[in-house]
Order: sequence, then C-alpha cells, then structure tokens
Amino acid sequence: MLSKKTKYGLKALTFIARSEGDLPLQVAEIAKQEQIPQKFLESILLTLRKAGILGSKKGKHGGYYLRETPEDILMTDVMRVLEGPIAMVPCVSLNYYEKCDDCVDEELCSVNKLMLQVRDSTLNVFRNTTLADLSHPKG
Amino acid sequence: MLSKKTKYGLKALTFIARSEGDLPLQVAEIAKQEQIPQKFLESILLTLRKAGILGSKKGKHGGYYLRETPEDILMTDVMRVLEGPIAMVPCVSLNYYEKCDDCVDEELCSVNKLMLQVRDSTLNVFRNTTLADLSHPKG
DNA sequence: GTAATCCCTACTAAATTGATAGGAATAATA
DNA sequence: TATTATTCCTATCAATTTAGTAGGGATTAC
Repeated sequence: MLSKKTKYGLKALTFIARSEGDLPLQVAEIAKQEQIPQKFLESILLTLRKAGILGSKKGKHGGYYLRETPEDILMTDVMRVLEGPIAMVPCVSLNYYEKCDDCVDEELCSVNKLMLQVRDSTLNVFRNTTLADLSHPKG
Repeated sequence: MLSKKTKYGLKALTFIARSEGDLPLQVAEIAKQEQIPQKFLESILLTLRKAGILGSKKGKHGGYYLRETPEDILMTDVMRVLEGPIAMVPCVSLNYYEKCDDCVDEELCSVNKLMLQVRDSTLNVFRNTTLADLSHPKG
C-alpha cells in the first residue's frame, strides 16, 4: 500500500506545480484545498524541503515553492524521498543494497529474481515521469 | 517493503517446484532447508492451499504439492494471495477497486495517474513470470 | 493404537503509520 | 518595537499491521 504520506506529498507537489505563481504557497492553503491534515502536511513538506525538492520562505507571507520547474522534477527522486527505496527487498536496491542474511546465492534466489524485474519496471515508470506529467490534465 | 510472508511463500513454492518429486513435501523439511520459522510457514502454506495453488495431504507422510505444473502458475495469482492487491492504491486496483473519499476527479488526480502506470508495469511482470521461470537457475 | 502430519484458533511483542500538541524561530508590517 | 503569520522542530500517542508463538484437534500411514 502507498502510504498517506506519499499520497499527500504527491498531491501537494501537484497543487504547487499547478499554481505556477511566483509567490510561495502556504501549508494552510494546500491542506485546505487538498483535504490534508495540516500538521501532517507540514511535516511532509518539511521533508521535501530537506531533500531539496521544495524551497521555503519563513515568516509572514512565507510558504513553499518548487526548486526546479515541474518538467525537471523526476518521480524517482520524489518517490525515494516520500516512500523510501523503490526496491521491495534490499537485495535488489540500487541505493540501499543489502545482502539477505539467509540467502546463499542471490542468482538462485527466486525472490531476488522476481523483485529485480519489478524494480526495473517500476524504475522505468518513475524515470520517465515528471511532476509536469502529473500536473497536466492530459498526459 | 515485501512482507516476510510473501518472501517465505515464494521461497517455499520455488523449493517445491524444484523438488519435482511425486511425494508431497513436509512443512518441517521446507522450513529447515529454507530457514523459515516452521509455524509461520505452516500458516503461509495453508493460505496457498486455500487459494488453490497448493494441494495437501494430511496425516503421516503427508505434505504439500503444487496443484499445477510450475509453468502454469502465474505470479499474478501467487502475489495476490500472498501480498494482496497488486495496485498500491485501491482507486487503480483491478480486483479491489474503490473510489477515494476525497478525490473529486480521478482523471485529474496525480496519484491515480502515477499509480496506474506502476500497476500496469508491475502487472506486466507478474503476468509474464511463472513459477518455472523463478525455479530454473537460468531464466 | 501410535506416531507423524496438516489444520485451526488464539494470543502477543515489536514496528510502523498517521496523526496531534505545543511552542521556538523567523520575517513582514503597522 | 509590537503584532501577527508563518515555517521549523520535538515529543507524544492510538491504531494497525507484521511476524511470529502456543496449544491442541483432526487425519492418515503403518
């Protein structure tokens, strides 16, 4: 299952991308428009900012904005920040590889074999989808 | 993350497929060979039997066996039994479709748009992979 | 009738998820 | 400078899920 965190994060990013204004958008407004608990959204946007996907401005009239244009924001990056590793098992993870304790030979392991294919096909989707693709009505 | 249940289930199925004997295999032996807690594996194999993927024989010299040849056992079926719906959100699920409470227009929803693609690509892998593919050293 | 095996139910500890609460720090503006 | 609006940070918490464990009933081979 996709976590609420990721779901909310994607919705928020799309909302910001669609706004296209120069002004930063406030958590309160995004939360209201997208029906997301405000405090929860606050922590999610903070995560996205720390990851370099969003920028922020503090104080009155502050808020969040995209660091790059939607066309340049890849889902690989967004999903890794929000949902964690794309691979479903560490032994097929590109960025967080870890050998299984039990596994004697990875090449013989059926779990490894199957999940490697799933990772590749999912990665292919994320690598070819930008925030712009998700933000346009048709696409 | 892939659950241990699914991981163990896949390993057990592969183990059975590789054995190829006429005799049913016992939980105790599979558990020992694949380093899986026996009682846990028991409940997993029971699930697979109830789903029609495994058959069982009770009593002394009993055990589990495949209901079909490995070539005919598709990962779509196995994964749905072990891990649940393949879609990461109910609104893109083929078999368990459910509309989101909040979502006004699914065609505008970025989460829907992205997860639909992920579902399709994952489904494509599972539909084209059989237990036989996972059981052979090369493949 | 005994031993080996699957079958079934119930319970539990640990981790994760989806929040909520409270306030500190910062910036605009009157 | 005081006020207000906002992000930033830490801590806490309830519900759910996961990964098992425990105990014994039912069935079959021998």
